[in-house]
This record gives sequence, C-alpha cells and structure tokens, in this order.
Amino acid sequence: MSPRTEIQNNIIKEEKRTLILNVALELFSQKGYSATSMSEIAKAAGISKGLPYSYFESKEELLLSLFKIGINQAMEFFDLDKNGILTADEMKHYITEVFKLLQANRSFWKLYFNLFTQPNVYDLIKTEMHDFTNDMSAILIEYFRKKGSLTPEIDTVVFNALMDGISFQYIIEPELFPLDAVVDNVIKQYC
Amino acid sequence: MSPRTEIQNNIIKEEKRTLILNVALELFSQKGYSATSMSEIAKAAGISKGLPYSYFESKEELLLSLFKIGINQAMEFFDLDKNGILTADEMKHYITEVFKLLQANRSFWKLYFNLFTQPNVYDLIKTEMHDFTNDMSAILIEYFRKKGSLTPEIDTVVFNALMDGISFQYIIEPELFPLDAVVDNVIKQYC
Amino acid sequence: MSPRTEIQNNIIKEEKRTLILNVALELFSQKGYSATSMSEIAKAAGISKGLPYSYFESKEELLLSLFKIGINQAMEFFDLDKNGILTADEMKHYITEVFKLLQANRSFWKLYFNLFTQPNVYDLIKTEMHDFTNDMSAILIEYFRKKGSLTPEIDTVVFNALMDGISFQYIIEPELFPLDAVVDNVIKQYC
Amino acid sequence: MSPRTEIQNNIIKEEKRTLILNVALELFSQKGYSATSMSEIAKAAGISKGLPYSYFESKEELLLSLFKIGINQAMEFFDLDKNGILTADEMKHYITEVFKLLQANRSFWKLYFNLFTQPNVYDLIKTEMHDFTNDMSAILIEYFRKKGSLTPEIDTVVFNALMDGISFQYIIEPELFPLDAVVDNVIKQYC
DNA sequence: AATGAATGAGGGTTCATTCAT
DNA sequence: TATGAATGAACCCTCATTCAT
Repeated sequence: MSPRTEIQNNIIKEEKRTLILNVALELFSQKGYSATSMSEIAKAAGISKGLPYSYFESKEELLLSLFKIGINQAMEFFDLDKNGILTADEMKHYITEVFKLLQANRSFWKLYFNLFTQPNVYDLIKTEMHDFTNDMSAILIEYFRKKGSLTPEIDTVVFNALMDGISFQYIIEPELFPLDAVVDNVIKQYC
Repeated sequence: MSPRTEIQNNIIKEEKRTLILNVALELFSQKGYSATSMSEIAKAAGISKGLPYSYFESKEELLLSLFKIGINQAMEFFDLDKNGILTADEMKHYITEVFKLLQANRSFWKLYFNLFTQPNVYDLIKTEMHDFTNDMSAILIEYFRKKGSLTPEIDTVVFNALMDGISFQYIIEPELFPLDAVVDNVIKQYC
Repeated sequence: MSPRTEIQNNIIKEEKRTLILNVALELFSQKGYSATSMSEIAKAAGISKGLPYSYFESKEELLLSLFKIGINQAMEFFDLDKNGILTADEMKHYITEVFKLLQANRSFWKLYFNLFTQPNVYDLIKTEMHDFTNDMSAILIEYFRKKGSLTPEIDTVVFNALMDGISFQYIIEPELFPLDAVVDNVIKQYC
Repeated sequence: MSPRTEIQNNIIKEEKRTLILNVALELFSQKGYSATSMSEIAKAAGISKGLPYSYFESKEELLLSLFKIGINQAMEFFDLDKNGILTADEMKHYITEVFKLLQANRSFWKLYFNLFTQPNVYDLIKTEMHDFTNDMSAILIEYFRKKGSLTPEIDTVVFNALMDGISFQYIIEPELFPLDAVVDNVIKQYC
C-alpha cells in the first residue's frame, strides 16, 4: 500500500544503472558506439526504450559514464600512494595491474580504442582524457628524470605509446598475443 | 560506338571511381564513418547523390573498398620479397619510412585504426594481415637474434607494439605529438 | 475512522486539488500547454508524478477543469443579475475592473486566449459562453441606445472587440503595452 | 534516360512546396501548431515522412514560412504606394482589404492567434512580428498626428487593438459575427 | 492517498537507398 | 551514365500514463 522506501528505490536504481552500463559496454565494444542504438541497449537489457533515459541524460552521457569508470579503474593502480611520486615498485605494480585489467575488462578497452578513432565521438571524451594523461605524464616525466634520463618527456611519450600499442594489439587478437612475456619485458625495461 | 569510345568511357569511369574513393577517404577519416553521409560525399565530389551507387553497392562496400586498397598499398610499400635480411641501416630506413608514410597519409591511417577496432571489418582482412605480419615478423626476429637478443620473438612483438602505439597516438592528435623526437628515440633504441 | 477524519481528509484533498490547479495554470500560461509536462507540474507542486492522476483523469481533463473554473470565476465577477441597466459610471467601473482583473490574473487570461483558438476546446464552453455574452450584450446595447446610437448592436460588437483586442495585446506583451493610457482613452471614448 | 531538366525540377519543387505549405496551414490552424506532427502533415499531403525536410529545414522553419507569407499578404494592402505616408483613402483600403483577407484566409488567421498565445512558439515569430508592427506603427502614428490627435501613439495602439479584437472575434465564430457592418463602422470612425 | 520506476507510443529529424527521367 | 526527388526505416529522446508498493 505504501510507496517503496527510499532504500528500496536506491537498490533498484543501482541495480538498473549497473545493468544498463554493463549491457551498453558490451554492445558498444562489440559494434562500436555509433552503430549501437539506445533501443538495442534497452532491448538487450530487457527494459523499455525509455528507461535508460531515467538513468543517463543521453547516449553521450552513458558513454562518458562508461568511459570514466573504465579509466578510473586503470588509474587506481597508478602512483599507488597518490603522493605524486612514482617508485620503481609502484611502476611495476602499475604495469602489472593495467594489463591484468586489460584481460579482465577487454570490452572496455576495445571500446576505448574505438572511441579514439571516431572524431565526433572522441570530442566527447577529449577533455576527460586530457585531464588523465596530463596528471599521469607529469608523474612519469619526474620518474624518468630521476632515473637519469636526459629526455624524460620523450621517454614518457614513448612509454605511453608502448603501453597503448601493446594494449591495442592484445585487444585486436587476444589469443595470439603473448601478453605475459611482453609485460615481463616491459617491466625489465622500465623498472 | 567505336572501341575508342569504350576505352575512354572506362577511363572516365575509373576516374570517377577514384574520385569517389578519395573524397570518401578524406571525409570518413575526418568525421568518422558513421558521421559521414553519402550525400556529403557526393556533394564534396561534385556529383549527384545517386552516382556513388553506380560504383559501389552500398556505403559499407565503399568503406571496405577503401580499406582493402589502403592495406594493399601499405603492404606493397613494405615489400619484403627482397633478401629477407635486415641490416641496422635498413631498419633505420624502415622506421623512417613508416612514419613518413604515416604523415603523408594520415587520412588512411586514421580510418585504418578505426576499422581495426570494428570486429566485423577486421575479420575481412584478418588472413591477409596475418600473412603480412608473419613475413615481417620473421625478418624482425632474425634481426633481433643477430643483435644478440635472447628473446627475439618478444622483442619483435614489443617493437611492433611500439610502432603501432606511436602511430596511434600520432594519428589521434598529430599537432600535440612530438613525432620527430620520438622517431629519433626509437631509432637510437633499435638500430 | 471517525467522521472528523473524513472531513479533514476531504479538506486535504481539496487543498491538493487546488494546489495542482494553481501550479498547472501558472505553468500552462507561462510555457504553453503542450510545452508543460505533467512531471513538471508535479515537481513544481512538490508532489509525486503520479498524484495528479488521482485528481484528474488526464492532462487534458486538468486543462479543461482550469478553463471551466476560470470562465466561471470571470462570469461570476461580471455578475449581470443586477438591474440590467448600465450608467456611465457603471460603465467606467466595468472597464476599470475588467483590466484590473486582467492584470491580477494574467496567467489565466493568457491560457484563456490560447484555448479560445483551439476549436475542440472552445466547443466545450460555447453554449455557456453564448448565454453569458448575450446577457452582457443586451445590457450594452441598451447602454448605447440610450447614448443615442443608431446602431447600438454594432457599437456593442465593436466595443467588445476593442476590449478583447486590448486584453489580447496586453497579455501577449505586458511590459510593452501602455495599458493605463489605453484604458483612459477607452473610458473617455465610451463613458 | 536523361535526368529531368532543371526547369522540370523547379516546377515539381514549387508544387510540392506549395502543397506542404497548404496542408500544414490547414492542420496547424485546425489543431494548433504543437499538436500537429510533421508525420500528420506528410500523411495528409500524401507524401513520405521525410519529404517535408527537403523543403523546410525544420517544423519551425515551416511555421515561419507560413507566417511570413500570411503577414506579407496583409501588409501588401497597407500604405499602398509604400511612401511611408497614409492617406484616408489608403487607410480605408487597408481596413477593407485586411478583412477581405481575413475571410478568404481564415486558416492563417486562426493560426496567427494561436501562435501568439503559445509562449514557446511565439518566441519563434517575435522578431519577425516586431519588425512588421514597428514599421506599421510609425506610419499610423503619423497618420493620427496629422488628423490632429494629441495622443497619436495611444490612438495607434487602440486602433491596432481594435483590428485585432475584431479579427479575433470573427475567427472564433465567423457565422455569428457581423463583419461587414463592423468594418463600415470602423471605416467611419477612422477614415 | 502517495510514490516514482517503468512503459511504449509518438515526436522531430536524418539518411542510405531507389528510380523515373 | 547521371540526376535529385522521393521513400521509409531507424535514430535519439520525451512524456502521458500505469501500477507495484
């Protein structure tokens, strides 16, 4: 008779939100962001066409939420103690964990690479992304400088490119890519 | 009616086809495949909305044609049927040329990275791609072995990932990426 | 359980109903009927989205309720069951009061003009409206006849049209319309 | 075999444009702008849902086109020789013709009054409308000043209100409204 | 009586594609 | 071959309305 309590509603909302995010991630990564319609997501989630809009303002916002979640997961492992300084151990930890994540969350990283190559979509995440990379780069530059590099900025760019390249190739063909051995190699080279 | 006319017609047809392909490549890479309409392509090419359908069955076929052409061009460029052995100088030359090509043909490579992240498209060239990369990898493995590497296969994978990663990041934001410095760094590291 | 509770309940119900009507009138007149959503009304009234449907069957019924209430109020205000004769002073008083009402109740009159232009809505109160205007016209005709007009019916129609036109223009852009000066002018002309 | 000539296309386009305008005017005036969907218009016109968008950029633009056409029709009769000065004869002509137009083009004027009372829709035509009324008012003010009025601005406002009021009442119930007699009365009063 | 999560029809708009010319 | 008017499915999104609680 009485309405649901706020707690009940919050549980329902959280579950639905998660459901929508999961389904959207799966479809976006399988078919690409543009080629996936909101209706498809709703259908695959077993909910009505309109419901996703109770949880996300727009398709764009849904994408951005997904993106932030994924990126934050990866960033958690970077500079573990968040003191702005990277030790060799923290670096090793980061590299190890990022690639664990890559394996555990292939869908997201597939989407990640897909987004970057769609100009109109990339614009949506550009700002978000720059914030992340700027913070990260500053710390990495310092890391390479301390290790005695004369060109820490370039080393940072190269390191990032390598991480991206490995991720990319793994994502394209996970079965054929010798990820573990490659990761070991990277750790040896950089830590 | 006369044979010459037919030949001329074929030339004209070939020119139109090329025109459409070029314009499409430019727009697809600039705005993304989904965000580019067939009408836009026609308009930019100065032809009618219906004409592209005389040359390509659908938008998707146009895209695939572009992809195949681009991949073939790239493979021809890296013609490996020489002597199968890479010297340090040849390696340097290779790295230099890859990135020259990247800069000269940004449009294609942008599209290329986009298509790689779309499973259904990648499947279409998977086999050819494997043949190509296998040939290339064989030569690189030999190169690293000669340089004294104990894990030449892994070094090859890492090298390829790095090349891909650099290309990827450059393509995403060409203005911000210090390509020349990075290339120098790679050459120093690998040659 | 006790009778008092029921009475109190009725009072509460009546208050809620009135609240919804007031909020709806305000929003409908501010933003237009179509552009106002039921959710907005509920939110502005501080109640849940579903509650208005306990009081009104549909958005349209809510609109019609508003319209009928407003028209009845206006008709009561212009209660003509007095002596049926208008003096110049009474005329002046009437004109003054009409425009006072217009200013005091802009929301309603805006909506009123809107509804008049929607055939299906106007049909709902056509009959009552005719009764009302006929009564009023009779008195005005007598007024103009006494003032010596040879076409008192036409004068009445023109007078009514003028009153309507002024109201209309004032409602459309209240800030720009010089209502007071116009009213003075009308009084001078007609009293 | 060969494509239609430009002339043929222009004829087709002009006919379709007119068709869409006519159907839209009819439906907008019958049901109101907001309550009429583009699909309805297309269906009533016997064309596909998408075609109106080849002729008008949006529903708004369609409305504006309609509005401009209607207003321009009326303005043609105002200040016949377009010299910025109104004679008594021109005034008479204007009044007569405007009301002829009102009768001939009831749909438009119904829409006209409907638009004014929908805030979000009125915004679309506000600018357009101000341009018209400003020009007209300037000329009318001069007209009343010449006739010896001490308050030509107010007279102009009152005149406009009267014209609007008459139009409004006629539009609401054309059968009952004694338009001809009223027009005579107005002419006598103002010319 | 009251809540708000959920539905799904329908809105404006776009665009790949067709086809009469 | 070439044109562009026309189609209609599909897209993103809104919102009146329902109903379990």
